[in-house]
Amino acid sequence: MPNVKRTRRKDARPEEIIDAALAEFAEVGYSAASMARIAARAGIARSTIYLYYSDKEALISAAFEARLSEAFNAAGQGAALSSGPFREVFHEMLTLLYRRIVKSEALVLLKVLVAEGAQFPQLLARYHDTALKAAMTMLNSVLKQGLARGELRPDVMDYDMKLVISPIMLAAIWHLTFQQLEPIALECYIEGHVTFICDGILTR
Amino acid sequence: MPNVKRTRRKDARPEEIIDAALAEFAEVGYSAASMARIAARAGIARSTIYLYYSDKEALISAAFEARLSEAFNAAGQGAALSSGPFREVFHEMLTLLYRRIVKSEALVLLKVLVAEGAQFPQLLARYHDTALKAAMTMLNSVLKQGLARGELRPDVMDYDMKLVISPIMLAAIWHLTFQQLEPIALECYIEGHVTFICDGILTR
DNA sequence: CCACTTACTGACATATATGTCATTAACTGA
DNA sequence: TCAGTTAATGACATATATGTCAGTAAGTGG
Repeated sequence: MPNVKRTRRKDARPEEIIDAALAEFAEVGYSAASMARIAARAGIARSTIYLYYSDKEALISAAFEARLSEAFNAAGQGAALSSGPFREVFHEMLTLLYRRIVKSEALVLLKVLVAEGAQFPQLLARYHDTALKAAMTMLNSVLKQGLARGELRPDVMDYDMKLVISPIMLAAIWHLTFQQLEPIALECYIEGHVTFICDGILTR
Repeated sequence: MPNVKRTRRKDARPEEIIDAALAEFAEVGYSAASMARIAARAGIARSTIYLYYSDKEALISAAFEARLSEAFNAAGQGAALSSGPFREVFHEMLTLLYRRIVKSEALVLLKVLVAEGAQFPQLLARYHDTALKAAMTMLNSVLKQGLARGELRPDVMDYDMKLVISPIMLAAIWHLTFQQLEPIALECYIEGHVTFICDGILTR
């Protein structure tokens, strides 16, 4: 005999529904996620979702918006990095980015984009303009600082700066796929990231 | 008035169906792909697929097997790399890997794994053991060669070797998502990969 | 305490998916 | 050439999804 007590919580619903939806997306992906399971997760009837979001696509859009702004607008680039030696500042920045991307709940956004981004060009664009641009902007200012201090070779700016943070992408994807099979030890991984990018692997 | 001529091609069907399936997976992902559309793509009736594959899951397994063995068993690690200076061998290896992963049709496998791999643990394991192990094995032998020649700092082996090829992962994911929005110029990207990993970005 | 508002629900109509099976027709070889 | 084999098909039964709507009951203000 199920507990059929209704509760009315107009204000809390949107967030609860988004949480449930993202949890479901994380498990089975967007197109395999059913409104029924999302509703069950949120503890409401399926039709209740439609009171707040017109359809499944509106729901994922809202979910993206919520997580993106939460993760990047808030403490976005306002996170003041110190201005010491390049190596230290770089390490600081990476620690921040790994926490914000690899360890965050926003990782599900990346998963959905890789899987089904082609069907949502505007979500792709939004993610690109928010998350990626924010990371690249932060990176750029750190690199400029290093250049100004004479610590970096000037010619490094000739190359694609995504190379510098690409290990973050690998770690992110790894967490979504093979982490269970072969875990990455993140702290050690970050040390390696700093070392390889700063010093390379050749003898000096 | 459609051409309703039947043709009987028992031998060619399996491959044709796999091609169609992978093309469909590439567009909409696994769970959103319908047998009807796959059949249409292959130019056959939907029920014909079931003569060759018992269900959708058997189909994706077969598709994985086909592409994996094609891409990695065949020319897998038999691709003889030269034994010159580390930088040259490394560049050679990267060119090979970028072609085999980023530019290949096998990229759809990665997409499906990221998106829905949690539902197919055996596909995850198979991909991990085939594609990734092959790449890591190749990398290891190249690095050992470099160490033996005294070109590499011995301490580089203390870190996660995935760091060395992580730009490949970023390029692969990028191609699946943002390539239209902001293309990566692969040749230049590879040059940067070699430079950053070999020399780092600090002044010497 | 009761009538009003409205958040919420269950049932409905519709669409689309999967997997099966009897029937059809393209090949094969005697 | 024609009967036998079987690859291929269309229709069927079933399952599960979505979005809508009239009715229900949890709150609320007088």
